[in-house]
Amino acid sequence: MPSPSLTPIDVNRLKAVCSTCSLHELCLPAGLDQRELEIFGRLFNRRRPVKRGDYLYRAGAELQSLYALRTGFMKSCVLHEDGREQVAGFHMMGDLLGLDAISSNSHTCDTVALEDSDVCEIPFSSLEKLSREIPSLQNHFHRIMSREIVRDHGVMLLLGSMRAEERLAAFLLNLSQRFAVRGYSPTEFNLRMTREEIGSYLGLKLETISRVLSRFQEEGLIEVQNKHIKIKKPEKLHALIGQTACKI
Amino acid sequence: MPSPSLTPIDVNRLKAVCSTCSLHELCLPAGLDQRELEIFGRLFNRRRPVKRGDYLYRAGAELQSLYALRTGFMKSCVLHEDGREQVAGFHMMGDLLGLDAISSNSHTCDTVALEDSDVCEIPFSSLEKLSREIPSLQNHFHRIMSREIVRDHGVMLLLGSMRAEERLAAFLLNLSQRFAVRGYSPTEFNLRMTREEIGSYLGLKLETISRVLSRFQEEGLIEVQNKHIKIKKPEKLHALIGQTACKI
DNA sequence: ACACTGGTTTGACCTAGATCAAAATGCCGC
DNA sequence: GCGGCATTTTGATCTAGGTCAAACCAGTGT
Repeated sequence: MPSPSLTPIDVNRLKAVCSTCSLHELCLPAGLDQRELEIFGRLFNRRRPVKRGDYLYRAGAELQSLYALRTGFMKSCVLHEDGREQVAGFHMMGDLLGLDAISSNSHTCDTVALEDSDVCEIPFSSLEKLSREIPSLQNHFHRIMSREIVRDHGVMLLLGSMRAEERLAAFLLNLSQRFAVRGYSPTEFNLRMTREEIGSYLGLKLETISRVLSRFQEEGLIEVQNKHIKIKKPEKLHALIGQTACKI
Repeated sequence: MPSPSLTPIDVNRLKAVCSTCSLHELCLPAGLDQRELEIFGRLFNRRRPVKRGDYLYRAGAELQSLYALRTGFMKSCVLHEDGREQVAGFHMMGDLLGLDAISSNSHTCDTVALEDSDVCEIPFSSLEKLSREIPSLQNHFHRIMSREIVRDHGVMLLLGSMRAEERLAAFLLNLSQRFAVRGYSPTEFNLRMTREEIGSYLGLKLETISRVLSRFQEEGLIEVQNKHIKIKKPEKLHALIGQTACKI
């Protein structure tokens, strides 16, 4: 039953907050009722801006919250104590960050904003509590964690058995698809990261990224202008790889 | 309160079943009371043997259960439709398998026994239900998923930024450590997988695995005899890499 | 004991991508 | 609009690891 203290307008406001907040991942599919929604909205309302270049969290920091990325763009890097760092993922609107920290109660990678961003803090203990009460939320959360595992397997496939061209094609198509899901153009977008960061993610050097990008351009598959990318022949990019790698 | 229908002997039996069943991952740390233990024991009692070479599950199969590996050794492979396959992980006693399937309700990789094995089936819906009732179980399950994510990040680091020697050193030390945790010798063990499977996992070819293994042997770091490995200078293997990669 | 089969080792050679270097471009603060 | 810095492009060269090929070995079933 609807809680008496909530008008339909409140509920709509909550829904709006909620759906902006963690769009694709946490909120929408949870199918909460009004009372649940209210709690949910409260829980998910702790907004925190992160300026470009700032850390959302660093490796070693204690787990307090997970973070739903509302707007902006981030990267996560896992570090090797000899200085090497490996970009483990790029995150955009709707992604849920910090899952790595649950295992040991402390973060295992650095997460940095690549442009001015906004996150919702989600205190992890509250999330666990709430998901004990709301089965659909529980299941949804499990799916999100599992999806991350599947995604990582995809990256392992990419790093372990694809050539430079294939990796980059998969990368571009993956970005394209993620933009599409979020309502942006899948064929034209700005890269938020440097060639070096792409290289790190794909296990290649920045020069190789640059060269392959140029080659793709020569072959008419894409147009590159600095950070601006226009995908002209997605089907040819697809052909370069198998489909597996980009449906992550 | 203890359930009146359970004698201390029952409880001990359940504890035994339970701890053999999913040793390091699910049971031990859950800290259940007697009633919980009883339900748990029932839930985890569906034993299923898997013969060497048989599939535990295949990509595409619907998610029914997760599997706690009781005895034996398995590998998971993610497949590329052009035939390439990438080994995504090796599993031993105590590991929890099938987490990838939660995301889409169907498995995304093949899991095959590398030697005769035994698993406990854990119906996923029951696990979700039970973990709503037992917070410590819930949290433990979340940690397991998160650990898998952390592990995968480690593999990404390895594949993305380590040289062949480093990869193999990290691999051997990782195995060594996992055997140690399970009470086996960390310095002497049998590889259950072929050089080709190691290669696939590490993003290298079998010839490279063979060569590097030989080189390690020449340098006195290890002794290899076919599948039998003796680690003679773990500290030197450590020195070859940073520590990060092997503490997964 | 033997032959088959699948796995492993080792060698010779080759190539994708790394490395090094330098020029070109874009971007930010002033 | 200008100077300085970071990023990117492109070229020339080098090398780790891949490829191809042949011998070798270990376990299995007969």
